[in-house]
Amino acid sequence: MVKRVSLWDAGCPVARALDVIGDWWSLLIIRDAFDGVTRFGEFQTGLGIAKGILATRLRDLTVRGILQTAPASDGSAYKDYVLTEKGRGLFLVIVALRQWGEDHLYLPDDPRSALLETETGARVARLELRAQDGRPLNWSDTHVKKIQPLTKPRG
Amino acid sequence: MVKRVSLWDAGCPVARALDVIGDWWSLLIIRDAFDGVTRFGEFQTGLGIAKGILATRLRDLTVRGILQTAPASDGSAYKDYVLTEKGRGLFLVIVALRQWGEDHLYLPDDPRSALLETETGARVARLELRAQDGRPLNWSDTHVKKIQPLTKPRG
DNA sequence: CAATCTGGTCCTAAAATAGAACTAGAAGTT
DNA sequence: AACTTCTAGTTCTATTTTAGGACCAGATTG
Repeated sequence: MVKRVSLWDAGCPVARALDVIGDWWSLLIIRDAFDGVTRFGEFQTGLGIAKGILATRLRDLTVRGILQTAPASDGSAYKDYVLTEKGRGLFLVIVALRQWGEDHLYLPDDPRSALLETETGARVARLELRAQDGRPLNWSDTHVKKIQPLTKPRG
Repeated sequence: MVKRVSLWDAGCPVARALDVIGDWWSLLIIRDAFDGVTRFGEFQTGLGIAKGILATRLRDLTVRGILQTAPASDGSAYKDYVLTEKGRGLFLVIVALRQWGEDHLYLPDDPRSALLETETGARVARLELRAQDGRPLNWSDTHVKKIQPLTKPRG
């Protein structure tokens, strides 16, 4: 038996992204981090995750540059886990998942959380796929293609 | 030991979405479906996934309304797995993962695939978070809040 | 300075995964 | 029609991952 399959070597950014954050818990930890959770115990009780798994996930996400540790903001000797710039880059992934979930997984009256603009309290707009010039696009207007590097490997 | 944790009951659309498509393989199967893959064997060889797991995933995704089966388009007696409307709704999740992967997981010269607009051959624009009136927003301009249903439970 | 809290590690049992072997029906070949 | 190959699975076993609890060291609180 070999190890769990790795997708890193695929030339597809989707596969490589999932190789990093595509497991059962990572995106939930990241979601909580966006919501201001920073401490081991907060993640643990908030998610209901086993401590051993959480410890492994936090370590992996830190090694992979998505989280970093910092001295606890409350002045104690413990540490905070906070998102790096790279980790914050995942915000639109979370938003896209949220919008899909809202659209397809709830009945109209089911209570649920929403993503609000803090300044006005209004919900944020839906994400949209657009061309470079701003024209709206549908998935059927697109296709995936292997591209060559922009610069040559050698002189 | 109880079963694997379910996130369905959380009032968070992100958690509920991940409960449906948050495992190791589902989003890759969906990505391939967006790229035109329809047949069991295509998914299997393309992803390098074990057949048993693929069979389970395809069944689950079908039961959950993300894929549906249809008579094979090549006229054979086999069947195609195609995305439903609900499944196609996941396109922006895939795009968001792709853009994050492109930004953070590749060196400039690493070859990789890209998402192109078919009509012009240009790359699609980056996804952006915006307010309802079109103002660009940053993640730090937002917060998550539990909302009440728009309609009352009973007259 | 004793009790408790925090953030872990370690252990075991159950569940999921990987991979190979096997199979039934469809398709193609002669 | 008979034989072979292809497709789409199912089933089996070994390995890995997960869930949950026991345990533990250092920090904090009373």
